[in-house]
Amino acid sequence: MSDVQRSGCPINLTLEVVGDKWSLLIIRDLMFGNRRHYRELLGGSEEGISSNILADRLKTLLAAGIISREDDPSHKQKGIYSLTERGIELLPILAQMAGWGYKYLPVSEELGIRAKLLMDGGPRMWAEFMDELREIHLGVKKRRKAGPSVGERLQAAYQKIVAANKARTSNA
Amino acid sequence: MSDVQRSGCPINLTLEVVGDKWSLLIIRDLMFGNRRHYRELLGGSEEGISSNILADRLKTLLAAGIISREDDPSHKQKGIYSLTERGIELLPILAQMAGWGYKYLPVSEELGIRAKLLMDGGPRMWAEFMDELREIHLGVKKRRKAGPSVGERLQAAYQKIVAANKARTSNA
DNA sequence: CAAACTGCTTGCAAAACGAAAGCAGTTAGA
DNA sequence: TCTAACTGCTTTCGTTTTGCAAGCAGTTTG
Repeated sequence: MSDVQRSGCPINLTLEVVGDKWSLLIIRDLMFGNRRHYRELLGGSEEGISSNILADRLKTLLAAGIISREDDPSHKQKGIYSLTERGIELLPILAQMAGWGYKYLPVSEELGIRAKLLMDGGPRMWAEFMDELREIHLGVKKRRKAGPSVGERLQAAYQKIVAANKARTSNA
Repeated sequence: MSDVQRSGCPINLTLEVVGDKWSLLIIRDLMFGNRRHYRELLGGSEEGISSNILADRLKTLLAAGIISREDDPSHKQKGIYSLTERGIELLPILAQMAGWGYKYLPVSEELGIRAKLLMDGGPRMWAEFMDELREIHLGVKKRRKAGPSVGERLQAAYQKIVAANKARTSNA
């Protein structure tokens, strides 16, 4: 993570901040996985990030103003990581990446369902989800819509597939 | 560039293919810079990619089916690199990255103008530009719209700023 | 009072990166 | 016809990044 700037191109600058193999996965887990503590981020995802890499990326993301950190009142050593507004606004990038990967790469059924829902929902759904993230991470009050939130819908769809697949394999 | 798969998550899989500091810049140059030959890609952009890295990334992108390569009839050693359909469909990711970078990072005026136009144009403009890319890179005939193409408009806006800034500095 | 858990650091080997030079062939100009 | 410039890369080698494993000081739980 050097701080040498290669060019003033917006795509290049964005890549210099989040253009590595881990940063966006950490943000994904903050967004979709409800992981807010170091240990949750460390062990929660399937990819298995190393502790030193995670620590380094969290520093970088903090320095870039994409996440923030505050102490957890319930435990003197715990920190709570939150997305900032600019972190939340990375959602469309993640959504487009998810959509492209879903379309062209060998995505697992379980992990692909959220991508599909986000694609089908389009920018309108993304905006609603970003509002929910603002409520969760920034404490911004949101006027509640009727029915389950986007986050809940994504989670429910994921759980449904997991349950269905578990039933299938245990029956076989 | 190992071929170990970390997880079946669509975002992760996408990052495994284009989640490094150079691949998306190469694609950017193919899309917006009209660079189609190795030497053009090597020297054209401000970032200055090394020849070995460029060669490696071109191989990776070829293997991933994001670009294709054919011989240039005008020169026995030249190859012409083109975007495939799945390469062209990376545009929304680049556009979102450009938009985010434009909003939050110290983008230069000259290199930021395209990002701004793409943001303002939105998905509709992206779709039109993708159609133009299909014509250029895939040879797909496009029904011509009236007026300049998206590519031409982006280029013109960029040139205008370059000219304006050149005039300013030479007058100073 | 011990065991488990907290965020994170350290050591070290392996892999990736990147600048520079080089190379076999091709082409353009004199 | 000879040469200089150009073609798409490859090779070499020093530096940086990655990533596994272990460790650590402090905190909380039972």
